[in-house]
Amino acid sequence: MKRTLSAVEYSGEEEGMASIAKAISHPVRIRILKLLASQQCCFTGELTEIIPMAQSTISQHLKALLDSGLIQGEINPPKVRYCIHRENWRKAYSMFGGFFNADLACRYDCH
Amino acid sequence: MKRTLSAVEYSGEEEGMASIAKAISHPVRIRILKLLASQQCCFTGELTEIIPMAQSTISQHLKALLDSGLIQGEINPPKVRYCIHRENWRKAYSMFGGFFNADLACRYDCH
DNA sequence: TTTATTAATCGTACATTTGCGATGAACTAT
DNA sequence: ATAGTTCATCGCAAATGTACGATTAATAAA
Repeated sequence: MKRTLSAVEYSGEEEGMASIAKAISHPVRIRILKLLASQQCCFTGELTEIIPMAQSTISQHLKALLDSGLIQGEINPPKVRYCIHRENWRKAYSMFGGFFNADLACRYDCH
Repeated sequence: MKRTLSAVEYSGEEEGMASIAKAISHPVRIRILKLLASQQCCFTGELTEIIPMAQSTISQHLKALLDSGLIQGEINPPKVRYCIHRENWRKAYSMFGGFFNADLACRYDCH
């Protein structure tokens, strides 16, 4: 890719929102988050039983969610227990809430 | 890609959330939405003046946002006026609000 | 020590995204 | 008709994402 020469500078909020959005931009990651949030399961193994995908693929998606900060993992040998990262979850909640705040959007009508 | 043989089936909500999330998973699209939402501009030309990117690239991002349903365009020859799609914006608001609802997340603590 | 279990990581193949310049389409104005 | 304006689309190149099976690492159990 011919990467921008004049490098657009983004704000922390823009980068942060985009990063979280990217993490939840795949339906299987939405499902994983919903499963974790509803406490239907926690160990990787339980996820691989429920979701018909290769173990390595699930693991890859878990890594993406970990990197986003939306979940956290606790090593519990030889298993790993995952769950929602509550603080970051709340942050995401208020970030998206603020962004999509209805009052902000289209104060005036273009049409 | 060796596409899933056992094809995971996703719910409409999972697909919908992922689709909107994908649309806002790039910082420049966040910026465009914020500009449109705050009514600082509306025509493509105004965006290309503010954002240091090729006109074709901006147009591409606008298309992605259009496809997501988050914005709408009104042809106003030879210009095109874009703005937030209010109804879908509200839908996204409640969808993300419901998803990130703090009460839902981690009712019990894993740790 | 050996074996079993669990999950991460590696390597590969292919799809999709992102950026650009160039070109094209639609409409205005002269 | 001709030229100008505005924006979409095409074609390309490179990066990133997604899925799989195979392998490795860490620990528990025998």
